[in-house]
Amino acid sequence: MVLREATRRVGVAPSSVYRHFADRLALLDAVCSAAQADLAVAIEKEIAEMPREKDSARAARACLRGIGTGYLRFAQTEPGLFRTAFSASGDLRNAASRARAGESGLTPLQLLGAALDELVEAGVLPRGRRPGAEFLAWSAVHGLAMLLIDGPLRGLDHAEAQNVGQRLIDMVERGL
Amino acid sequence: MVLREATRRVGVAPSSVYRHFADRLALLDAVCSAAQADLAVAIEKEIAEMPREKDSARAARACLRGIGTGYLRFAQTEPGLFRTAFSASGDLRNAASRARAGESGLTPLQLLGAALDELVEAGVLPRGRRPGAEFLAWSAVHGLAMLLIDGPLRGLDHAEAQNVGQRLIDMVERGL
DNA sequence: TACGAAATGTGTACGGTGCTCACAATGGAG
DNA sequence: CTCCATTGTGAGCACCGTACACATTTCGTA
Repeated sequence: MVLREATRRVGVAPSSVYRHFADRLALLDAVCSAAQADLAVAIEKEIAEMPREKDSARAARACLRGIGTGYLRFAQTEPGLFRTAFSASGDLRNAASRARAGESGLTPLQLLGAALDELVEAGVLPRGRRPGAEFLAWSAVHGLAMLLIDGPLRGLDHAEAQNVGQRLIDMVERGL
Repeated sequence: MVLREATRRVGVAPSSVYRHFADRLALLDAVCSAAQADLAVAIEKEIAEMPREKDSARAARACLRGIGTGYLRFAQTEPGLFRTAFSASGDLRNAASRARAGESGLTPLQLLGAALDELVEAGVLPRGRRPGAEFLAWSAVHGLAMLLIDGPLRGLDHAEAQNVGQRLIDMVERGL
């Protein structure tokens, strides 16, 4: 559904693809990795641009929020890449692949995990609730992203979307 | 991508479709409506089978949980229908269509809205937080459903998925 | 009951897709 | 220079969604 179109844009014969990828899906998987890497650096940038907090608890919280807003911002700025990033993503195994990582060497999911660890360290998140918490936070933000770009919430302007996003992150922060 | 396959299963010529639907997308949209209706009745059933609570606050809370678990159960029991239900869903306008409703005449989103209203009525959810709350709760559950059936969480067995689901709902309940 | 129109189904054809395969062209190691 | 691995090519296959002219069925009305 994209292969021939892609080759056309690059100005190359459709069959050339098969010298580099086994499948249409293998090609798509490569794009998916690249997209996740892009997402990772977008998140890293979001965190880097945040005002530094002195209190470690505040800092950890802010970091988590940064990941969430970065995730949502990326989904809205680059809906195509975002869709692709999770369209054909494999299981959790290759979710740790270096090809899916940002400049820090961490994938988006690993960045989230690190933030949650900080939260535990700072005593904000009870240690007992830590295992699997990444999936809870991720679910919430990922779900909103989906609803915003494809689902029934598409068409919300940037400000409204930002607002819902912040409220969602509030909910996660309170509920984790 | 499905049209010819569908006609084959029904035992009918591919072109017949165009007597009833304008497009491949129009057909898909009809299936989408049917799938959402199925989801609505699945949720209704989940709620109906719950033990009745006397305390209105407890009842409202239980109702919300029922919607969440019903949603997740449906996604796992009928992943194909679930995917379809939100694959080509239009905007919020036709999300209220009768064709997408269950036996109660309410669509999944409307059921969720009603549950949140009860929560406000029972004094559990502050009135100020009510507007837009359906999208927060929905995001969380929808995101997990996606991760479970297509995303990196696919392959979790039913028990593990159930566990993550309940924890997610805990989070929503606390965080709303 | 008979007729004519609307509804429904069909076969063929067109351009698009992913993919295979035999066949160049290229370019670096020996 | 000569191999040989790498990369690109074009024709062709089976499939897809769609259009259109043509049969068949259904059914309200005269």
